[in-house]
Amino acid sequence: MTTAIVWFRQDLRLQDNPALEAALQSDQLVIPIYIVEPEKRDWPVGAASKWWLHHSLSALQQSLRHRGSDLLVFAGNAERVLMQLCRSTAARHVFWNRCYEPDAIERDSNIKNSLLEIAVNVYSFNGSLLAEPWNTLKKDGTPYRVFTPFWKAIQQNGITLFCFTPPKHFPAISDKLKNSNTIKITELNLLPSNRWDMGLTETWQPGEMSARKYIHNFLDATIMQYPDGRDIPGISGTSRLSPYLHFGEISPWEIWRSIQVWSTTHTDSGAIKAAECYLRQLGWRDFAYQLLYYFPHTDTQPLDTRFTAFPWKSRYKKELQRWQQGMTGIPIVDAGMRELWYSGWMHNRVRMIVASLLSKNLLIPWQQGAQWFWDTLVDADLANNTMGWQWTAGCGADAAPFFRIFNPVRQGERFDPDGRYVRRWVPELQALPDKWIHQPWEAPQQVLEQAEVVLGKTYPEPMVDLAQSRQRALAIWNDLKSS
DNA sequence: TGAAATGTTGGGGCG
DNA sequence: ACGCCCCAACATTTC
Repeated sequence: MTTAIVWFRQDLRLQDNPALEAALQSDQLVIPIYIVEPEKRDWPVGAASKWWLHHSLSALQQSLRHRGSDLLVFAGNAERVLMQLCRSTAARHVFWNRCYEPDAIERDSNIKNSLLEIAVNVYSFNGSLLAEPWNTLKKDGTPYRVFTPFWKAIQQNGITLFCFTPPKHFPAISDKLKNSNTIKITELNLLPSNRWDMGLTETWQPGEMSARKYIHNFLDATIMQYPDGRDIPGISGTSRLSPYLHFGEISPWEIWRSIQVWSTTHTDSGAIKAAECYLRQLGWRDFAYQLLYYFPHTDTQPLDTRFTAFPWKSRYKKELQRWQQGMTGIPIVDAGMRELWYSGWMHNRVRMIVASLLSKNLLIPWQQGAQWFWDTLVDADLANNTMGWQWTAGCGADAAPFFRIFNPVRQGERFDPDGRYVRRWVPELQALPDKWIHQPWEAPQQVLEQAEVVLGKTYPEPMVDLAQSRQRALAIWNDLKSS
């Protein structure tokens, strides 16, 4: 009897799972495992992501048990766990889908070598990208730094939509194996001890099945309005698939195929445009992965080296806290930060607005914002998070130039004209008329009284003067440029 | 996937 | 009918 181990990492699904398919074809006994490692990595899993991971693992375990198999969960150093398990089960093959973060790459290549020394072969696969970084280089051998040519090139090269549907019955896992050093998911302590996760529970249902529901819902109700609707945070205008994609509960190929199927019955120009616009976002994800792969220091260091000398503020603890808590006094920013804290997610338009305020108006290092997002987002993804923050801070690839400073009032008026989003997350401004909802500090005293808003008491005064801080940032940028 | 300042145009009011 | 001014609407430039 030949035995293989399938090591699940950021591919917590059965559908379209290349490592799983290969293992099932290659060996008679297939042991699916997950390893929770001690938190000594550069980016240990954040609190919100842990919550997600707990439920995601439970869902995967359940669906494997449903098929007569199981998910064996271990806690400890991945290399040691794998070596031990290979010895005790006499497994000769280990299968996994590749990770692309710098320290995951290092870990995996070390493990691969160690396993080889005990005569265990590792087979790794692309389980999550449309095109892997080494297949996306320019003709001159350097990586793309601008999105549009990148996107054109990988489409032109042809994208293979890997497809695999898991069988109903998997090889059974013996009780002896189930009890060997495994740990129960609940014993991993991934859930918070005090119940701040109410909002997450109310908002999300992790798991492969749920991701599929999201796609269908998106295609039925949302995608046609996507090109404009994706910018309106007050409506449900996006797919909200980001956490599922991060944990690999859904493959980008399945999303792509679903849109292809939808396109056969939606052939008008509006539908074509909407489908393209959405798939383009999937392209951004690959672009981010490729950037982090070729510029592995960018999780902490600006890609544009001019910014190494940028005079960020150095004492910002109090201000950072106000931003984190959604108490900046700028309604659309506070709405976003509170949406994040409550639901573990923030609308992308609003991510740009809050990031612009932090890095440009407040001059707080973007790394601080990235760190907060890492801890609080259920879709926290090193490649996407890094690219997003460097993009708004103006120091990344294909980034918004530094002088592009969002005015959160203008943004609010354009993208939340009826104040729906702000009122939902900043209820203390509920009764303020649309005209003042994005700038309560400009409202006449009488209007404030009528809305029962007392600035500095029921809702904060704005913590920065937007016009003034904008000028300050521009001046710093000019200095930096000329030096 | 900016915002503000500055420039241009053209319709309408008015002497 | 004409020139002048005002200003909204749009375009361009600058940061």
